Amino acid sequence: MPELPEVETIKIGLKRYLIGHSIENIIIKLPKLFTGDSQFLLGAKVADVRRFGKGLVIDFDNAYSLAVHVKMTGQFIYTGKKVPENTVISAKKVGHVPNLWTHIIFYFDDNAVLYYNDVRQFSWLKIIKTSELFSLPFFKTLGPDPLTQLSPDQFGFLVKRADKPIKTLLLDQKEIAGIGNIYANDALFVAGIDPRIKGKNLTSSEVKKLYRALLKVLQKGLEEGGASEMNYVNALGEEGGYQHHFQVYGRENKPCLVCKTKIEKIKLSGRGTYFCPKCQK
DNA sequence: AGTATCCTGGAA
DNA sequence: TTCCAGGATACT
Repeated sequence: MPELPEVETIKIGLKRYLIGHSIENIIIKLPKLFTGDSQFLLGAKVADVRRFGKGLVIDFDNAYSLAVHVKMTGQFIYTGKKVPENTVISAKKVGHVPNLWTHIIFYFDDNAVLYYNDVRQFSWLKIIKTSELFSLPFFKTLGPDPLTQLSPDQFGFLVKRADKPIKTLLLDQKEIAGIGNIYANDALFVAGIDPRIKGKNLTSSEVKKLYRALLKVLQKGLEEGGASEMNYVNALGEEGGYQHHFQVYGRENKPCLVCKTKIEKIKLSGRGTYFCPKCQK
């Protein structure tokens, strides 16, 4: 599911294809995903695409923005060719467009089409004045971005004050932005830390290890173009490769890549949590 | 700090 | 046929 590396990959793709092009029409098939008046975007030219944690923002040249959170199964799929509107929607394969889960369609001035799909319908898209972006609850409360805004010292401060399991802290978007279940599990494995240990009980050297591990797995994820777990694809509908590099995520009862011990799965604050009982103390 | 909730496909 | 997965939020 899209976490920081996946959303960054989507952002890079959208930026590459959309900047400088204006929207000619928008079709909203599932209004509950969409907030605000889409009229504000008609004729507006894409000026920038930004990412804040797992949030995406498409800025237009008329001072409006489209803020998006794809949650688990939202997809932007760009195609340079205009597909006839009466195209029969039969293929159920996610990643092909349009399909059963295409809920919003953006038509651009260069005949490009941007499809928005979402199987589970948890995602949201909101039109807002660019200047008011940070009045949206999600953006307003978002913590620092680990790749660009989080120093080792700041990370240490957050961890040391946390009276909750370290994994729960990593997943809290208000503390640190962009980490989800895949990278939280893998980072803790790489750092050799038990996900259940409270942040405040970690030693300074463990905190440093975890900081390095976190950046390492996020960067690896980014290099691989994300992890195509669930139905993640990039802005061209292509899969990423990090799913082939999972350390512990989804590997219950499989041998630890370091010591061969069976990977265990437990539930921690409601989320599946994978770890090696021998390597992670 | 933990849990129900939104939703649907896929696994058990 | 039932259960589970998950991100963020609204609850408790």
